[in-house]
Amino acid sequence: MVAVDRSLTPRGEERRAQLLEVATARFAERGYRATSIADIVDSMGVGKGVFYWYFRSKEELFGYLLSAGMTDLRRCQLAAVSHSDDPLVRIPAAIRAAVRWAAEHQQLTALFEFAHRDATFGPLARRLQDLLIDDAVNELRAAMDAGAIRRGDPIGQARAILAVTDALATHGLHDAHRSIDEVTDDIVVFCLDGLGGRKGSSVPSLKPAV
Amino acid sequence: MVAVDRSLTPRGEERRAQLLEVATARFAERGYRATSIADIVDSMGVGKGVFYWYFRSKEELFGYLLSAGMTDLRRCQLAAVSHSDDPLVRIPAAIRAAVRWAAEHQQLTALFEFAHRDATFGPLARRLQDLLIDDAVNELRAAMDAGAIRRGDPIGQARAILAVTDALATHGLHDAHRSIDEVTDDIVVFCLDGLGGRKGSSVPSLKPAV
Amino acid sequence: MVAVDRSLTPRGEERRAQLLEVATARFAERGYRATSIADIVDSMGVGKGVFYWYFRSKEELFGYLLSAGMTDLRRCQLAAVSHSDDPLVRIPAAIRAAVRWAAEHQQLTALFEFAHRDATFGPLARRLQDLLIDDAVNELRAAMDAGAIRRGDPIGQARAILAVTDALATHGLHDAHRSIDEVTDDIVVFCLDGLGGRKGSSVPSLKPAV
Amino acid sequence: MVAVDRSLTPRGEERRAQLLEVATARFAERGYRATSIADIVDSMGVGKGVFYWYFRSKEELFGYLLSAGMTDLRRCQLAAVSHSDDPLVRIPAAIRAAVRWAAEHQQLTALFEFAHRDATFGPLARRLQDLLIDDAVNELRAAMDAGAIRRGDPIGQARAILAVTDALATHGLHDAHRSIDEVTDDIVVFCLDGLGGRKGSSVPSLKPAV
DNA sequence: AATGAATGAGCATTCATTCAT
DNA sequence: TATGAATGAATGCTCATTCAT
Repeated sequence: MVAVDRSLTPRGEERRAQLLEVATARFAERGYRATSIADIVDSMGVGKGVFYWYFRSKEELFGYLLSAGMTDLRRCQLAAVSHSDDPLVRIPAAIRAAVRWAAEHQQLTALFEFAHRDATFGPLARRLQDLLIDDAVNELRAAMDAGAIRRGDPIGQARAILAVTDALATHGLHDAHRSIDEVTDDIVVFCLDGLGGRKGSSVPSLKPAV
Repeated sequence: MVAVDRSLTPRGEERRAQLLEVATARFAERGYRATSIADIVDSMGVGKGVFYWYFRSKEELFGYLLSAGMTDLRRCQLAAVSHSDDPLVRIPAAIRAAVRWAAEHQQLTALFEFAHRDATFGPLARRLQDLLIDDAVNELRAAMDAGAIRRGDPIGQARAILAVTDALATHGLHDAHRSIDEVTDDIVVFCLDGLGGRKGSSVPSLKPAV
Repeated sequence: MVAVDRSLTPRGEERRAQLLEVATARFAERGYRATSIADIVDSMGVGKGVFYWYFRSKEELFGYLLSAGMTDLRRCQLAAVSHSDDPLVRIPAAIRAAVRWAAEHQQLTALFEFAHRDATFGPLARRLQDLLIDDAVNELRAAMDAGAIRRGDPIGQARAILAVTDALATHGLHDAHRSIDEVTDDIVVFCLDGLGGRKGSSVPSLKPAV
Repeated sequence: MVAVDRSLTPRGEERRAQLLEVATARFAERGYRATSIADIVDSMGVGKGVFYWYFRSKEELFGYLLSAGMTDLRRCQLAAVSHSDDPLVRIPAAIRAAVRWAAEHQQLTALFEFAHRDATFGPLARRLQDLLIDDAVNELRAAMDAGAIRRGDPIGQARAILAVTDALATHGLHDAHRSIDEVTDDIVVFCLDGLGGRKGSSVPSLKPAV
């Protein structure tokens, strides 16, 4: 999971973290291919060698960002969901966690969008996303078994929820004068209704499960 | 809209069309940055000069593919929608048209995904997608005014529908053993329910409006 | 055997030949590692791209020079030897051919010396030299069977002859005010005597078998 | 002769010796250019600073290895030769000493081969080898004056003997199932005969003059 | 004496674009 | 129209060397 096997001094750890941050920002701005190592190190005012002291290659760094990002997202989702066994509580909580994560890590989210269509990183990106899909599919199956939502193709539903979440969490926040909470509520309503999970006008917990 | 202002012989038109086709395929496979002009002309067994006879630059070609693609998609959607004034007919028809187009033009669809996050083409891609969003927003506003769907933020809803359509129309067809018609029905149901547009168990026209 | 699969125009063939020549000269002067592509193309006053139009890589070019050189040397030796069946004629003729080739292709000879101790090209260089050794071993075995030379380890003898030839053909010509013919005669005498192939004071053909 | 003018503690002397040893091994394996300072210090598990504490530069270290190696070889040869005044004893003894030294210091021998064709170290390597040639030329001249060997060009003969010695002492020991003593005898016979130094079938001392 | 970190010139290679023919 | 050839800036990466601690 780490990039270069090297024990780092505190100063080294700082530099490494700074590199991760700057690289994420540049990659999110201009994409993996269009961002050069020179762009990254120049943003930091350091020499080119610094990059290669901390990472074996541009490719390895990008892969690490993706993997570490997905690990973090899943950890957040797992934590958000663990407070209840009720599918109609767990599913909205998972959606809210994903939206919150995407809103707080817009740059990392952008990296996944890049990666998905990239010849080199597509396979990794899909492998990582499948973990998310699998998590969601499990929730959806449990919900169907409990009669909480309409029966259907859970994989397709999982993809649909992910797509809505990604699309609105990043882009939906830019052009609108709407708060993240309003957008999140919209996403939850859209998805739950889309799943056939709201009977009547009952409103699912509008308070995010922090 | 045309790339190079030049009147072409019939043979020239053919060459140009062939270039567009081959370039689309290569860009969809490996992305804009990772595809070289050499890749394109080598696939055709011609010299590099050919490319620059028909197009001013790689950038111009890609921009043209995006613009022309979007024009075609909107034309298809407009045609599909024009048979009725009922929002609950027009909206599913528009979704079905979009799904069908995406399934039939998977390579072009891939190009849009690339473009969206690219530093150079992002602005154009967003401008083009906004046309689609605007179309959808108009439909959704009319539906809300007619009381056919729940009131809400039509821009967000439009983005949500687009995201679901894209996600399932391309990726949803690969891993599943499901036909395009089944997937399309799922998308329509998910979106219509998500919009609050299905009261009771009435099933919207499951026959695609060809 | 060829570097890049490309049909070349006459002008292209010329450039390619010029590249081979200039690269051989630079490699011979400064070695493979210390010679950069920039050195080569700068010597020709052309852009860097020219190199990669004709050769896939620096490594491939160097390997090609070695292989083609060895092929040529063996061809020369074979031709020089084919006029007689007498071991005591064939062996001096082979030695003379090798000396003449090395003297006429001092730069290529230098390339082999480099390659031999290089981590990347060592294996290829040894494989190629083994072809030469095998040729020589066959001659030596035949000579032993005919009682023309002392019995001994033909592989070691072949190596010894090769070493003497290389050492004197290139370096022996520099510091001395001696002609190539004189040096050649010395090499032949040293090797033949070393093999135990001259009984009495008979002098082997001092006229090179052209 | 020493690399950095610094008085070293015993521990420092050890470190320096260890550096010389490890560097020799790495240079012999992969060549001067392909071996990095990092390779050397990593093999020792120490930091880069260590290298520059003991040596002024990579270049200086390599030059030192060559010079010190040659000094040692000549010392060995001188000692081996000093027991007799008879050219036909001294010459075989010198050859045997050289073979033994090359077999015992194969890595250093490899370094000389590298150096010979290197743009930077070629001049030094040739200067050092000329010392060896000079030693040999003196022996050969004395032998000619004493009528012990055929008259000829002593420089060429010296080069020939050196070449045979090098070629067989290192490579000749690898592919064959022959002992070093057998190979040494072969070298002596080949060279002595090549010099015209064996009349009749008298066999020169087959026991190495240790 | 030693280390981790940093430097930056240099290298092999790629590729959009141009152009003479 | 089309081609083969050429250009040269840019890229990812390496490595000898330096330096603060």
